[in-house]
This record gives sequence, C-alpha cells and structure tokens, in this order.
Amino acid sequence: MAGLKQVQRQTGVALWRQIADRIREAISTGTYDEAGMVPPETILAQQFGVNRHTVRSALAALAQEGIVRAVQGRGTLIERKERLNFPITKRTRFTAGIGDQAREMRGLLLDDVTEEASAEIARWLGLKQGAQVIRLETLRQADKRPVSKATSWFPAARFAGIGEAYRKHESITKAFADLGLPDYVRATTEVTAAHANTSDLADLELTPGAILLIAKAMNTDLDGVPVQYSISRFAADRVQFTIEN
Amino acid sequence: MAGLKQVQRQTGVALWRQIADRIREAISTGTYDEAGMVPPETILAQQFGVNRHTVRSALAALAQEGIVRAVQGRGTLIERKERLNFPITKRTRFTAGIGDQAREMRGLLLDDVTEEASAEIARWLGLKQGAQVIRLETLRQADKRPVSKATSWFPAARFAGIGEAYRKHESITKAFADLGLPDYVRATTEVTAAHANTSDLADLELTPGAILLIAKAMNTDLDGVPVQYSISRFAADRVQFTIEN
DNA sequence: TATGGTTGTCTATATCAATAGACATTTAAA
DNA sequence: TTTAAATGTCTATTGATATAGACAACCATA
Repeated sequence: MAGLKQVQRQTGVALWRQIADRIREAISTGTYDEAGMVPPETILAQQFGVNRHTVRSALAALAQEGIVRAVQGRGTLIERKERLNFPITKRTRFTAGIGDQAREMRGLLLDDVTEEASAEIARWLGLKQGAQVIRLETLRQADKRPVSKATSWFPAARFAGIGEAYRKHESITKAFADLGLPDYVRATTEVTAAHANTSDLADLELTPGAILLIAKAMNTDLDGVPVQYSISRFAADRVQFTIEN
Repeated sequence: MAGLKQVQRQTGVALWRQIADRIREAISTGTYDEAGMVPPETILAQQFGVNRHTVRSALAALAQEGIVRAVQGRGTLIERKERLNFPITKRTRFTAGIGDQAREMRGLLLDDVTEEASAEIARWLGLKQGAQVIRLETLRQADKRPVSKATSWFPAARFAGIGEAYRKHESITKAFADLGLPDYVRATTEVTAAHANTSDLADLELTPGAILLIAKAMNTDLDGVPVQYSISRFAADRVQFTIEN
C-alpha cells in the first residue's frame, strides 16, 4: 500500500530527510493511530527501499524534534501528533483556540516600535496614510516549540502601551482588556502559502524547503472599528486551519 | 544586502540545492533583471558563504532546468524567468491565460474513464450521487516543461467523447466547442497549498519538498449549469495566481 | 523461562557533498 | 593588443550520506 520508491536520489535532499518528512506527515494524518507507534525499522526500510540505518537516521531526527521516542525491545512510540488545529471564526483567538492541544502556550515579544502607517496598513486599519501605528513582532510557542511568527499593527492613539501589556500577559486578548477593550471580533482572514525565508527558518526552527501558512487578519471592536491588522506566518507542518462559517 | 549565512548545514538538504532554490527564486522575482544575468560565481560564493564549486553545482542544476545558460568569459545568462501568471476571473481559461508567456502550450491526456460520481463530485456538478461522469487526467506543459496536473469531471450524458476531443485539440475550451458548448464561465475557485506527493514529483518533474498550489474549480455554462469540476495541481515555483474581481 | 521481535551498537566500504587551490579558456573593454 | 573578468577543468582532501552485515540488549508473551 505504502508502495516502493517513495524517495528520490541525486536530488540534493538526503534520503533520511525525505523519509523523516514522510513519517512526520504520516503521523500527523493519523496513519499509525491504531498502534500508537511507528512500524518497525526493518519494515520501514523495506517500504522505502533503503537500508535500515537510513531509516534510523530519519527516526533519530524525529526523536530530536520530540515527535517519536524509541524504546529498545518494544518499538518507536509516537509522542506528539503535531499539527495544532486553529479554528478560524468570528471569535478567533490564538491562545484560547489551542485549548488543550498543548500544555503550555507562550507569546514572546520580539520587537515593539511606533511608526507611520504604510498605505496598506492604513487602509486595513481605516487610518490616513502616515498615521502613527504600533507594530509588534511576536513569536508564539506551544510546549516550547515555535508555532508562528506574527507582525501586528495597532492604532497608536488608541492602544498606547500595548507592547508592554503584551509582554506582561503574553496574549493579545488580555493586552486589549488591559487597555479598555474587553471584546473584539475577527473581521477578515486571508490565507496563502509560501516557502519559508531565512529569517523564518531560524525563528521557527525549520529546515530549508519548509512551507509556511500565512494568515493576514483584521480584527475590529464590537462597533466594527479596526483595532488590529496582523500577518502571521505558521509552520505549515505544525498547524492546520479550519474555516467554519 | 543579500547577506551572509543564507544557507543551513547539517539539515539533510545539500547546500547546492538550497542555493539553486534561492537563485531560482531571485530570478523569478526579478532581482537580476537589470543585468539579465546572474552575479559572477565568485560573488555568489561570497554572498552565500560557500566555495565557488558549490555555487557551480547549483548553477549547473539550474542550467539543467533550462533556467540559466553559462557562457565562458561573459557570465551566466538568464534564459527563462519562471513563474507563469494565471489570472483567475470569470473567464479563466488555462491555455489562453498564458498568452505570450510561453512559446508552446500543450495539454496531454493521461487518462480518460467513465465512472460513477462520488458524493463530492455529484454535489459540485449538481448530479445525483452515482450518476455517470467522465474523468480526465491531464498534464499541461509550457515550452515542454510540466506546469500542472489536473483531474476534471464532466457530466457523461452531456459531454460524451470529450476525452477524444481533448486529445485532438489539447484544450478544454476547444473540446467544449466541439461538443456544442461555445462558451462557459468560472463559477468558483478554491486555492490551497501542500507538499507534492510522490506521484506529483514524478509527473511535474519536481524535487522532494516542492510546493504545490492546488486549485479546485467549477465551471458552468451561461445558464449557470455546472459543466466541469476540476482539481489542478501546479508546481508552485513555476506559477502564480492573480485574483481579479 | 525460552523465544521471537524489536531497537542499539559496532565495523567496514563506497559514493556524494563541500572545500581548497591552481591554471586554462573565453569574452569584453581599455 | 593588452588586460581584467568571467567561466571551465583538473587534482586533492575532508566530512556527510548510504549500504551491508553481525551481534548485543531489551521487551512482551507463550
């Protein structure tokens, strides 16, 4: 079923990496759910048409990522199924949306500057071009693994000090609450995909060739006034979006 | 500007492949448009922080793809800028949309079967589940390079023989015309992204880790009756979509 | 407790990937 | 015609990748 010849040689991509990627994908799609563990190394080697040692290199890489754990005499157990699910609805919130999918969610503030709005940002936030906006660069982690990197813009006049509030609470929702905005809604979300650039690779701890899911989102207060525009870059092999209407 | 340290080691992805991917990307985004050629090997080696021979391996791979051509004493010329543009509108047509972006467009018929509609296909085509539909598997090429692989379904009762008509004209538009449908419009298009699977890698001549843009499209006749549902898989580094409303 | 199945470790070998340096060949321009 | 700049070719060396085989260590269970 899994078939032979699933990997290509002479392409500049090591076999162990191709195999690691395929096993990670299989784990996240639930292929091995019945057993809760990966097939034996000898079976995998046969399926991929490679030496057992090559499969071991692939499994070692996945163990390094914390996805599997090998136990001598028993087999290779699946530790984490990857791919956090983000429901995208009117009430989309990053931290709360994760729910019990991870034990620990963190949001780190990488940068906090006040600048003039570009034409695009001004349009999204309903401001005049050149109006003052606060830009936050944040990195979100689930169980200490980076999940997404986001750039957010806020009207500076209304949300002065939001950077400090975010640093304190590690949550946009709570930072808004601190600044007198108890509730807000997701107005629009645009989703695209691209290869990760060098900066993304480093911050999200990805390997070259990784895919990003990019979500451009605009939130408004309950009166429909824009309060935030953000561009979030997610490691595509760690998340999925579900759009519910 | 291009910066140092753009490549990562020990990741299972060869440096020459990372560099080839980055140069291909730079070419397609027009970074080298002024000169019409790639920077000298020694400069590239310095920018990427690798040996000149490693850069030569990357350029050799791009030459193999037909993207660049090295000329001794002059430099490495850009032969093709990659990334065909597909405008997606009500009047989207694959072949015509390419326009003068390629010299030769071809559409090869890989498979032509009549089958019963699945629930999903029946819903898209407005048929009862189990109704007879014709499924065509096609591969589209621009200047002999594969661009996309598509699976299309048509109501069998209305479009009997469309496989033969497509094989003859290598165009859905002309095949429709042959069967008495002179015009049609694009009703909906859904776009997603994913890694290429083994079959895609082979058919589209991609390397492992390549991204696909996936477009699910439904066309109707001028009365709004569905005439075609298709799932097209594009090599993401060779195309872009522009959505115009 | 004996056995089969599994992961862990070791040695050996061949090929690919990357670096390093030297020099030839070709082109364009001074 | 000379010179500088660029690609082409060659040799040599090192480390990563992949294969091959053998055996040890461990686990669950019959």
